[in-house]
Amino acid sequence: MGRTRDEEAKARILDASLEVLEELGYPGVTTEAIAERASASKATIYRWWPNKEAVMLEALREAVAQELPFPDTGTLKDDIRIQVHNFVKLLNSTRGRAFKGIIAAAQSDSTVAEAFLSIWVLPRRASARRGIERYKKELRPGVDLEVLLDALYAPLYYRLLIGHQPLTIEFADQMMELLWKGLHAPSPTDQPR
Amino acid sequence: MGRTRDEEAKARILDASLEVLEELGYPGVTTEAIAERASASKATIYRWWPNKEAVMLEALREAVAQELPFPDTGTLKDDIRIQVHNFVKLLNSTRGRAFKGIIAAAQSDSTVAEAFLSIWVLPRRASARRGIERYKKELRPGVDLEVLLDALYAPLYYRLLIGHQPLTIEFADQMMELLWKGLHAPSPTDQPR
Amino acid sequence: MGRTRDEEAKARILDASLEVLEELGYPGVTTEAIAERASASKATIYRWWPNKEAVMLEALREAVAQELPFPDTGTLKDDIRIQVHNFVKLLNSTRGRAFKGIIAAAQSDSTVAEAFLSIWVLPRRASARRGIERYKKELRPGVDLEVLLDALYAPLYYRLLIGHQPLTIEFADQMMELLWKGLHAPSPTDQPR
Amino acid sequence: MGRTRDEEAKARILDASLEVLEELGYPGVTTEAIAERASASKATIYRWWPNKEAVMLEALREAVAQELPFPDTGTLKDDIRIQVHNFVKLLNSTRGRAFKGIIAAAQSDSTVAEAFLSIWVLPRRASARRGIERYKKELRPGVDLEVLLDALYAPLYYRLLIGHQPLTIEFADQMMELLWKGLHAPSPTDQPR
DNA sequence: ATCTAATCGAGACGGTACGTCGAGTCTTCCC
DNA sequence: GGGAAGACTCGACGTACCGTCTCGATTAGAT
Repeated sequence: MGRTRDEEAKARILDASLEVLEELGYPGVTTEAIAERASASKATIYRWWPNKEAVMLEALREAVAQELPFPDTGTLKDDIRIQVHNFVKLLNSTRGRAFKGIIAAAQSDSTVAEAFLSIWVLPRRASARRGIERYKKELRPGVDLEVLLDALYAPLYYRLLIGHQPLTIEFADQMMELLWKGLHAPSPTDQPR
Repeated sequence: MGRTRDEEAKARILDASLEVLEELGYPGVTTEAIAERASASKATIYRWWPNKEAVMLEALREAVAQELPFPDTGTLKDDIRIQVHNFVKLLNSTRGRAFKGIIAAAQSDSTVAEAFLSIWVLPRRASARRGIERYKKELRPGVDLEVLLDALYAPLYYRLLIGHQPLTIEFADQMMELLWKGLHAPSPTDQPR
Repeated sequence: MGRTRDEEAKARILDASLEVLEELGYPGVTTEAIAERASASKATIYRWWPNKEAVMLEALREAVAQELPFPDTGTLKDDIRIQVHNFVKLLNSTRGRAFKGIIAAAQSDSTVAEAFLSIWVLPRRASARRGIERYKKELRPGVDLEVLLDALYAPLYYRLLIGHQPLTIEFADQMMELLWKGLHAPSPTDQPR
Repeated sequence: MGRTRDEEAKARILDASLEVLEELGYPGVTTEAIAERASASKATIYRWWPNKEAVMLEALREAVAQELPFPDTGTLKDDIRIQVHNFVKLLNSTRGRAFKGIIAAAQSDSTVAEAFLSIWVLPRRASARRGIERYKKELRPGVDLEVLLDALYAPLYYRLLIGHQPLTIEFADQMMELLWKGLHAPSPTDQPR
């Protein structure tokens, strides 16, 4: 019983957490800053989330919930390319900063790590796996789908997190081309017949 | 003239920072914890490093400085495999926790990010690039070396940081096989001649 | 119109406030603790009282309403002694803690101070004044009744609040004896004739 | 070893606590308010005092440390009168508010109670006892000094804390007169001879 | 026999202050 | 002049109560 949860306050808090993150960067995300911007009290935040990382995670999930459905063009290469392009654009938007922050938090907080996995990573991988499995016979036999998913997504996260080179569409295209054809120049003798 | 830097204290501080990191995890790494374990004072730490991330970074660099020279077996595939296997082992050791912590810190602290790049990432990539370039003619034309390096290393960092699947030697082998041959099963018509 | 006040809830709240006060001491008296113990809601408390001090005050008044009528033995000294003895016993009971709490609250909350005066202090003084005035001719001329009342009651509150010595019947008797006869040993020359 | 306590900061904190108390009243005395006004940090306050009451108590003690030495005019009645007058003036000054606050705090915090006793009450009583004992032969035999001290000081605290009547010099004089001579009009038969 | 409005328990809300912790700086004394 | 010890300011943490509010469920007196 009792008063029901104030959905408006919840929305204000989630919005505020992303705003603060994108304006001040991850170290600027404090519960007090979120509370002030959301015109909410810290107690309300802590009533519903265990820590600020959980707030940001939920905010991020809501913000990107409907984004990035795996496409269905009828062509494997196109499906993958569209998906990867969209993800590159997402990571290059202001959301990218949020991803960096949450992945950083996950390194030392296993609850964040688990939440990030179950809320974001695993659903996206499952969706992509289903999308790719439709073209299973086009894949070289022996290609493990989990490995393939890692090969597709890892370089994007890698450039986001390490920042040694920019995360561009061109890079993504080159990476996909490399994956598609392999790095090795087949010698005449080991070509399939 | 004045006393010179106490090298012994420096060593104690660097050792202590890795010990604390590996025992307590990243959030347990406080300057006070390092100082106490090293029997040093916080002032000494701040005199020689700008912040605790710099301490950890230097400690990490010293610890792994001589590790992982790019091998030279005479065979590209073997060189890469040996290098990747060694890196997998390193990330799975207690050092892996240090890498997670520093990469996390780099997400919100650009000085850490730059230091991590210049001290660890770029030198290792340069070494690997030189090692691979020796076999340039074995590579499929058009393969960009930067992209190839990303394709090799990114999946290892990815599994370290995201943790959706374990970072095993078998995984690394499957990933290299995928990269070597490509994901696509070439149809008879688009085979090279 | 509308539903009438729930007298049972009122009683539960008043009872609970004294229970909490006597069990947990004054800092344990929170509106939430009262509400929980009374199975009432905080809103109900605030609908009928301005703050928790008012609740405690009303509870205290109800609890001691009929206590301590000024006696009428026909002898001034006996009347006073009985009254003081009863008051000492009251302050040494669990009620004493309630008095301490309310007097403490009154120091920073003038509404509590005024309520405590009008509900407890002034009525009791008026009653005592009437009781003593019956024996006016036994009093030394020039004795102001207000001053006398202070001299009688102040030491009891003083020991209750300061706690430098226990508040015992013996102490009260010594105090009354001192007041009765005065502290000064009259020299032969200044004796009345 | 290490840096020594900053005596200036200590003084700023003690001063600030009294200032806040006298300007805002007891409920306005928060550690944060003291810290801000003293340009100190809350951590410094909590390093040296267990709570704000302890701060105020020490501040009060320092403020009144040298005040109120028991006088020595050679006449008991004069010594007492001077002492009581001075105490009345102290309680009626802005310090009175501090006394009210600390006595209130002592009702629910035994450490405050003990500190108030040992720092203020007991030393003052000891001093007064020594002062009065010099005139022991002037006192009526059987007068207990502890009881007499209570009779002298209790009415002052009582009017301060209860506030049913103002705490004036006139009141104090009447009280002392009452105590000196006793309340009872001796009948001819029970006069000393 | 309904309506209707005030009351109730429950508990979420915006606030304020708490007492703690760590960062990075500064001070004192020792070597 | 470097170093250990440790006090300092600052800012954020997560908690506890305050007094207000909104629910849905009673419970009268008025219709």
